[in-house]
Formats: sequence, structure tokens, C-alpha cells
Amino acid sequence: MTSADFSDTAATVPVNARQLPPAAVARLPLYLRALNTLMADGVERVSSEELADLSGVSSSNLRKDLSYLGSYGTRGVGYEVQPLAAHISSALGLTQDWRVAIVGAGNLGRALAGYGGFMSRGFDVVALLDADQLLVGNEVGWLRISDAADLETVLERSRANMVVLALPASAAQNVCDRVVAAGVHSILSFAPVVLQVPGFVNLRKVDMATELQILAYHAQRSVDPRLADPRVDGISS
Amino acid sequence: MTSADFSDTAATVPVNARQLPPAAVARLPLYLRALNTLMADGVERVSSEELADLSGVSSSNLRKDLSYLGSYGTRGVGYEVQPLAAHISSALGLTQDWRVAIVGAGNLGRALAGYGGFMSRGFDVVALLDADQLLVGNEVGWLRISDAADLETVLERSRANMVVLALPASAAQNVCDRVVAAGVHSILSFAPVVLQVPGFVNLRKVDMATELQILAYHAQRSVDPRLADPRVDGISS
DNA sequence: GCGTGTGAATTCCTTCACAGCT
DNA sequence: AGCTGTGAAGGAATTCACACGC
Repeated sequence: MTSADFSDTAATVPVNARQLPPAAVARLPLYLRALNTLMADGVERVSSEELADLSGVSSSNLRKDLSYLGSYGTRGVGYEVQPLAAHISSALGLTQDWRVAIVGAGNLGRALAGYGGFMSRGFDVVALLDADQLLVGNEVGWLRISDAADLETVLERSRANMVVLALPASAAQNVCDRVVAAGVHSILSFAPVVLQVPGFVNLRKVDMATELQILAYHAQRSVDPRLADPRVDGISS
Repeated sequence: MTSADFSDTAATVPVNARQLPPAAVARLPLYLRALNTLMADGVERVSSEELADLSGVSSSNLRKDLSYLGSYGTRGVGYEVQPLAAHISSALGLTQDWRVAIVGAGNLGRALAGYGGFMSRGFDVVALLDADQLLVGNEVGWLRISDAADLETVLERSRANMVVLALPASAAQNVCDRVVAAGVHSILSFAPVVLQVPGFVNLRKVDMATELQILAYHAQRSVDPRLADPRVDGISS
């Protein structure tokens, strides 16, 4: 729960945080999760090979990624689980707590709010909003649903610094604009629409329709070997 | 990955489905969505520039992606919305209907089941399962929740050819193995865990904890300009 | 003229292979 | 001996820039 487990070298940062390649950043959370699992099992050391397997990447890829953070392993031995986890947490900016407001209290929004426990520590859901007056005021977990009309006020009062958009495509752009105007520049959107934001905004998108379609592409081509292996050129159809 | 990609000179293959670069495949759904929007607005033609803007990619990137599918534009003019949408749909394998079973009827699973309408057509949710006996038998929309213990039977009866995992990390690997053994080889997992699957299985992962952590990395570094912009010492030229 | 289609150039990412430290 | 850290090589993806066809 607390982020207090990772607090050793926090003060004396030798500016290890050079800019990491985006692809490496995207994998750090995987390593962190694997390390947390190992810690829970009481494992103290791990090799790049093992950790890579647990994370689903190649060992050379993992070593290269970690090397961007600095040299936190021991040659001939491996990595110490706890310190490595601490360094990754620090690199990801998880030493501070992030305050997340979720806009949209439909099934998805409520699922995400409840997911709060699941999310790696460091992310607190501090507000849940919806435009539907029938939902406003309802309790979800220990949160009361706020009126999306009061978005700006709620964001300020709750001191949210991240927003999750869990609302229909039609409402997303408008709410997104208001969020940005209100000064929150980190947004995770589940809305199935391309949002237009200024360059200084950090926007990430999660979209299950897209994912299913990508899956369909690969599935289709596994099923029909003609497409996977072009050597067939018979005209049979 | 694939055992059969000795794709040398495939010569005479008018089939549009040459193997596309994965990065291109991942963007096709975006184009498709933008095209659907345009169609709804009655727009008949679109330039690569416009479509790229609507999709959030660069126009050269878009043109290159579309060129993998073949030449469906007209020089000096642009692309015809409807035919292009049809070709992309076909390339993605959306001409057939996909039958999706969702395992896990918690908030997330129910959200996804309800999301059915939102997902581009072509994906039918044909089953919703959970291991919790308190949930089994409940109605969600027009679906009745089946017992996850009967997974194999349900998958067969419903003729599902895709599975969405919306369940806790602890249960995911086990269910995943059973799904694969039951012959469903296309899986979209929302479980915050790295799943181990045979090479022939198409697995995609969506994980909000990971996404938030990536967001945290970028947010952190926007806040602290020292980390974002190393040019601070006076080498201004 | 205009905007697509595409080789060439560039940038980014991954893998290789081995030097270097324990 | 063993495993990390890392230049160098190789491969992918993106962008450039312009030839081509309407």
C-alpha cells in the first residue's frame, strides 16, 4: 500500500533519469510487477534471464532496458530484487502519489474505481464523476459520484493530477478539453475516439475495440494458411 | 514467431492480404473508425492528410500503411471513403463475425459485455462466465452468466472463437490454459499478469495499471524540466 | 496543379556477442 | 566460471522527397 518501502536513495539522485526510450519505459511496469511477485515470494536475487521470462521479454532486451537506468546488477550474480524494484519505481515517478479522477461512472468507470486496489500502489482514485443526474450522489465504494458539470471545481478540490476518461466517444473530446483547461495534463482515455490535445498533454489510449480488431487480423490469418504463406498461388477459392 | 514465413518472391498474388507490418496493423482500426465517422457524416472522399489528422498519425505514415493494402486511392484526388473502409475491414478479417466469450463477470467483465454495442460490429458477445456461484445464473443484458467450471462446454456450445479474460491475476493463467486447450487461440487479457502461452496463440494484453505507470513517467518529467530538457547549461548557440 | 504511391534516408528498437567485473 | 553491461550489427518503423497519374 504505502510507497514507503522504496525510500533509500531518494535524496541522492545522481540524475540517473536520462531520457529513456519510450519502448523501454513501456516495459518497466512489467519488470516492476515481476519484481513485486518475487518479493512477495521472498526471493532476494534474480538473474536477467529469470526476470525476462517472468516479464515476457528477451533477456538482452531486459538488460539493455535496465542499463538505461544505471548499473544496478552484479556481474556474475544478478540483480537484487528490492533495490531494483525501488530504482524502477523511482524512474517511473511512483515515489510520489498520483491522484486520479475518473470521469464516467458507467460500468467501466465503476470497474476502474473498484480496480483501485488492484492498481499498483501510488495511484489514488480521488474523484468519480458523471453527467447523468441519476448517478450523481450515488456511493461507489467510499466515493460519492460528483456531477460532471462541476468538473473544474471537483478537479481542483480533489487536487487530481491525472484523469481517466471512461465515457462515450461523443462526450470525450469536450470533457478532455475541459480537463486540459483545468490544468490536468495527464490523461488516460478509454473512449473509442481519437482525442485532439495540445502537445504538452500526456495522453494515452486504451481501446478494446481496437484490440479485438488487431486480434481478428492475426486470428484470421492463423485460420487461413493461404494468407499466412503466400506460396500457394493456385487460383482455388 | 511464425514457423512459415519463407516469403520470398510470392510473384502473382493479387490477394490484398500480404503480410502487413504489425505496427501498420495496429493502426488500421484507427483509420477504420475515422472512415466510419466520415461515412456517418456523408463524406465520400478524403485526402491522406485529413484522414491522418482524424486518426492521429502523420500523413506519410498513413499513406505507407494503406499502400501495404494496395492502391486504393486516386492521385491528385484522395481516397473514396466507402471502398477504403471495406478494404480495411476485409484486411482486418472483419468480414466474418467473431464470437467472443468473456470470462469474469465482475465490474470489468460486465462493462465489456455491455460495451458490445460500442464495439465495431463483427464482434458478438456469446457467453459470459464467472467462477462465483453468487453470480452464476444472473442476467446481464440478454446474457446469462455461466459457471466458469463449465468453461469447455460453454465455449463449445457457444462456438466462441475469441476469449476475453476479465479476471484477477491469480485465476488468469489457469483459465488461459484451459481456453487454449479448448481450442480457442485468440485471447485478449485484462488481467494484470504476464500469461505464458504456446507460440501459436494470439494473445493481446490490456492493462490499466501499466498505462498509468507509463503516464506517471511522462507526467513526472513534464513537471521537472531538468529531466525533460538537458540543454540548461549555457551552450546556447 | 494536386495528392497518392514509393524508393531512399533516417531514426528507433532489438539482438548479438563479448569485454569486464565478482 | 558466471552473468551483467554495452558497443556494434541487424532489423523495423517512420519520415522524406519526389516521380507519377489524374
